[in-house]
Amino acid sequence: MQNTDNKEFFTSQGLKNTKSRNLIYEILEQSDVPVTAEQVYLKLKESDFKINLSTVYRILEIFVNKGIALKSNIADSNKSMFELNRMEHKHHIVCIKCKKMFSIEGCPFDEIEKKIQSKLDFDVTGHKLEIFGYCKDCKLIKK
Amino acid sequence: MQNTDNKEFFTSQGLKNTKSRNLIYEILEQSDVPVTAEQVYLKLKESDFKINLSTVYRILEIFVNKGIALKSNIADSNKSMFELNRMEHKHHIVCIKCKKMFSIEGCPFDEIEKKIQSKLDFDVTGHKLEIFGYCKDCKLIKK
DNA sequence: GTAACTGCAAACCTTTTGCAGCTTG
DNA sequence: CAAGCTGCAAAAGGTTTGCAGTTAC
Repeated sequence: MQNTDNKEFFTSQGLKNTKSRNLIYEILEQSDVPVTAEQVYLKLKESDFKINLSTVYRILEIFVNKGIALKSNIADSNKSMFELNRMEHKHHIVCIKCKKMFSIEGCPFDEIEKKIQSKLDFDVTGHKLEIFGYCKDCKLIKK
Repeated sequence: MQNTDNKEFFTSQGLKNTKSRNLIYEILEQSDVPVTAEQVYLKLKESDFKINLSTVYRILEIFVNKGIALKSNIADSNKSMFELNRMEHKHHIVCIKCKKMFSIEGCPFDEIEKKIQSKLDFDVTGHKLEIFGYCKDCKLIKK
């Protein structure tokens, strides 16, 4: 089985070009909010691609180690979430009640990072911002 | 066994004033970075206070529900971290390598929140900012 | 052909839960 | 005394791992 979609991309990272990786990469690419390993797994299953959950975890882990994806634990569940490490640099806003996430544009942090860099003698490589509250639908029925 | 340290505080929240709660509250109070349930548990053990890990979890959960503490998953481990919900509103900076956390002063977000509030019709109740990179000690030996 | 990848099942680790006994107000 | 806490042990998630078989290069 072969899929050449991202062949160069994967091999340039020292990774074999497998269908699983291509599909998982695509799923991350198509989502503009972070997803759990299980969500990825279910999406693959829906599209009738047979895969094991532990393979999903392994691929996501590789993506994270290679810097292709980012891992986080937004929303304070006990699940990890994964998203593509996009250059455009997105942040998210999470509804406390329904846990839906929305992406927000813009990031006012670049200059603040520089300040911290010099002040703390800390080599800043990135940041993560999560804003939370109640979304349009949930704000009426908070409890 | 009794300890009146925070008696009024607890009873005003509808909570019984127990030694465990007082001690856990103190531990959170004395730490300026988030801690795991296990760290709290070990600290109590060190000081020869016998307690069960599940009790620690239960107390921390109550604190979170009452708004006394905040739960997060900074540093992308699979462990939850807890910190006091201080009014001063602190953020943290985490070293990717040694995972040490430092607290940083100030938060430039209040006005940005307002913008989002009106733009997305989202009722913002708070935010969490994590900045990461390499600390002074680790920046020399990154890998 | 070989190194890398995957499936499966079991192990692991963190967190939660049921229940019985104990404490606080 | 009653309601609320706690300890203990067991269960319940989520994630990782060992191993054997398969695939990409």
